[in-house]
Amino acid sequence: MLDVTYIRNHAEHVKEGMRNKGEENSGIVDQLIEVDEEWRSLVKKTDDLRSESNTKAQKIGELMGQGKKDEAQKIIEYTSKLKQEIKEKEEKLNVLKKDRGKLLLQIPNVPHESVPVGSSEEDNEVFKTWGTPAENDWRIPHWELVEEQGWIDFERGAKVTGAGFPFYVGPIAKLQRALINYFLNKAGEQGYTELQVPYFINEDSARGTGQIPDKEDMMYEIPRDEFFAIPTAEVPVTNFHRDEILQKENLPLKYVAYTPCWRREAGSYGKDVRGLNRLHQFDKVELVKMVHPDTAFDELENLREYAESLLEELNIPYRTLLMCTGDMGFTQTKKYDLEVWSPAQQRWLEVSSCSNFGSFQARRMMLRFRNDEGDTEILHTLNGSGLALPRVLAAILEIYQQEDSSIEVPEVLQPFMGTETIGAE
RNA sequence: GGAGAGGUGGCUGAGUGGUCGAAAGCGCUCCCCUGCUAAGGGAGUAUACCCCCCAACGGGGUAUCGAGGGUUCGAAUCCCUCUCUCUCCGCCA
Repeated sequence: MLDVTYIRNHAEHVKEGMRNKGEENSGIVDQLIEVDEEWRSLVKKTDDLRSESNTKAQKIGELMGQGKKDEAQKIIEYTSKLKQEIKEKEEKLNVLKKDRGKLLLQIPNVPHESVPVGSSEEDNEVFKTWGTPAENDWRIPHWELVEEQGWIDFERGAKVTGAGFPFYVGPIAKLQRALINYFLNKAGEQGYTELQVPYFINEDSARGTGQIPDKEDMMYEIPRDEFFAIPTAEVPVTNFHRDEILQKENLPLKYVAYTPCWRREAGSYGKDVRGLNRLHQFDKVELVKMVHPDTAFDELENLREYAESLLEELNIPYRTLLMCTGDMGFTQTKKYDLEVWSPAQQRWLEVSSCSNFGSFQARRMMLRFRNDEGDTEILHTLNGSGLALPRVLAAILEIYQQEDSSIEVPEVLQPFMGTETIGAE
């Protein structure tokens, strides 16, 4: 969420940001300011009354101690009335506070000035293209290949759990493990601390990173224990330091975690979600940074370059998009997407998303650091996939496909695989 | 799942209804003295929010002793609910 004081002082800017993100109802900014004002004035009144009541209660204590019961009794009568008044004010205060909080959670992060204004994916800017996207020649789509070779079993996955929960079999299971190891090792070399994290999170954590109240439909719920299955490692990792005050010397904090991710993907169907294009459970290596506010945008470029380097080492053609205001999401202030080329589908597939959230997530989480003045200050958070597995796998299955339906193992993965090809007879 | 014990500031640890946001010690910061090592003295040292000008400095106030609610003029202290930790039993990779 944004800082209320900031919203108060930059109302027009916040509203413009909302409109640019495609949020029509920017009137909630005015609503918020109104409710906030009312709340603040009532806080003042209530605190004053409490102050008076506290002073009087102390006085009563003194009088009681001196045995002046009659005098004390008089004050007690007065403070009893005060108490009633305070209670009324407190009830009103609670309502206002709740309203204020609700409104605050509905206001999205403001896009950075460097972000192109636009309403849909068509307005995203191609920031960079690397490699040459291959023609659709003799290659067959990855889903046909894996079925032919028995490498991924979608049907048995559907039997055991449901659509979008595939089994990976034999060499492809191993290839995924190789990718995970490769990604984790690379991140480790870059100074990211590896974490193994809980796969279920509670409601506070979901709110901290912004899955609630905006996107709860994306998550699987475990109602009996009031958990959500993580839609991305971003949630547990970013919440790792929730409600903490970090030392400035320790910034930036950089974490990497491999986890499965679960997403309901309600409403998705059709040819675009065939094969590995979209799954309910998939593997991902996620990078999270907690940084000093001054360095956040540099850290974003750095994060993007790192994710790009992974694809370059895998020798997979990709392009980087700078997401426009309308396509970037509620919590981000700036976001890049990395997309790999699927030759058989002749389309781009998103494999990474690198975002700067500014203080938006950190404020919800009360994630702070102590600055040079010794004051607490909200720090900034970023995250990026490094990388999401299934679509990278899909790209490998198509790009590294040989005419005999075998797969050449990308060079950087060979040490993990112990072989140069998969499926060759 | 059952039984019991317990959650106090950066840490240790006092405090069982009144001047307690909280003793003391440790740690940390600054100052003074001393001046090899060591030691001594003083001051400061939680977080959030509100107000004083939506700035800085400074000042004032409120809330917070695991969380929420209740009793009371007054709660760290009493009552209820929840939560977490520890011990024992049960179950189990």
